[in-house]
Amino acid sequence: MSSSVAAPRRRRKEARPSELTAAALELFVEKGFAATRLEDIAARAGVSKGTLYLYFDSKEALFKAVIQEGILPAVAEGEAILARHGGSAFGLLERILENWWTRIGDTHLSGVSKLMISEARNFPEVAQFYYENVIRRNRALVGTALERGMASGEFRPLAVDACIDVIIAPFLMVSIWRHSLACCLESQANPRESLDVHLDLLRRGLQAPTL
Amino acid sequence: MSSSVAAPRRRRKEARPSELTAAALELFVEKGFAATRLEDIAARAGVSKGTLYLYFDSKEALFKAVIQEGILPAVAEGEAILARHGGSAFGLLERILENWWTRIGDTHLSGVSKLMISEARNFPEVAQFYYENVIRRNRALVGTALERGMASGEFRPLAVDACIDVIIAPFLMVSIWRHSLACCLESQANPRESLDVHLDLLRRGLQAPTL
DNA sequence: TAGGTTGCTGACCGCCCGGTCATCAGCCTG
DNA sequence: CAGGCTGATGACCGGGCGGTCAGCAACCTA
Repeated sequence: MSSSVAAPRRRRKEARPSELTAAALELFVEKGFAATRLEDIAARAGVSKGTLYLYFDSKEALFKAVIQEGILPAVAEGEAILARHGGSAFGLLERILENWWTRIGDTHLSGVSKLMISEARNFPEVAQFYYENVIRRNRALVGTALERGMASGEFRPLAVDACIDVIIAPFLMVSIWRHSLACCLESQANPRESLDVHLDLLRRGLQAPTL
Repeated sequence: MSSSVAAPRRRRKEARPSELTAAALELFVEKGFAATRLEDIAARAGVSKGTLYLYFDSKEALFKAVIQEGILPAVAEGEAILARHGGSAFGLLERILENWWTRIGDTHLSGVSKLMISEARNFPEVAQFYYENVIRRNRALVGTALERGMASGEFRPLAVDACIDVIIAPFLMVSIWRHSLACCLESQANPRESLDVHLDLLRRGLQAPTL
């Protein structure tokens, strides 16, 4: 019916995979894995369902690709920052967190955090991979900064793993919130303000008492 | 096949709804709404699929019931604590958070937090209800404690809404974590330890400098 | 421009699951 | 014990979606 402009039908073998994973990320984050239809993913990428199967073996394979794409480079960058840094431990902490925020938290990649949390139990192997290659390495970055500060006397002695939980929780919650309830409400305050207050509270909380 | 002990088939009109919502909560939290089959919910509640429809009009109605059940009383209890409390602002904060932890965070109800975050965008009206009746009221509790402390000079002046975000984030993350990646890993450290460190950091972070 | 290569398409299949309903069986009343 | 009321059942239906494949059309090469 109607004039139906018909599809241009271009051949672009190189660009397809990343266009498909980008479309899949958006829809998986919005609706969840099970509630997302492959046809919708293909449509958002401007392609038909059959084309999707030229690049990915199954819906689950697409999920794995979505999780892995784009996250790993940001982790590596964080590790490079740690290797280069020479100033105060708190300054190092700030730079690590700033890097995460710039590369992931404040981009569309923040959706991966929500997606992984929502679907971990349905994909235990993917969750295992994500833990080993993303979470563990990011936690190690924060942990190293903390240990450095405690060793130098800049921070007071505290349980490192517990501190890591406390430090990263607000960053994760801001990311997750943005992709869940925030979408159903008329805007919230600037998330950046919360994170600045978080760092301000942390600075005083970690600080060793001056003798 | 086999002897098939057959179902006892008891009539228990009163107990069914809460048994069904309890079973539904477990499965929705584990698999997500879309990936959970009504037949599995019914089976876990020891009942057939048809029986489920005697008590709930649809899968979505069951979802709404799951979200609303059990959470509201805990919020009311928090409000009662605030009305009664007379000590320090930080003590009030601790009691409010302790109440939340005891009534929700450390119980199976913590699954509701993960479920609501995962499904909010698929059920905007439910999300709206949850925000107005649970999140907003709980945030108001924490906010009141903060304002009281800032007014009395116990806390230094800070942006209240941002502080609320920072204070509740670790509690929520611990709850959510327990229902997602933690299930795919061999145990984590005691979450209670993280929350104790969180309160310790907070106490020093909020504290007004002694003149 | 003819012919071949291949990225792309969309109609099709079969299973799965939300929802229905005729029937059954436990309980109560007289 | 008879009769009926009602909670519970499970076979059934229909639509939707993951996955397939025979054919098509864009591009290349000579």
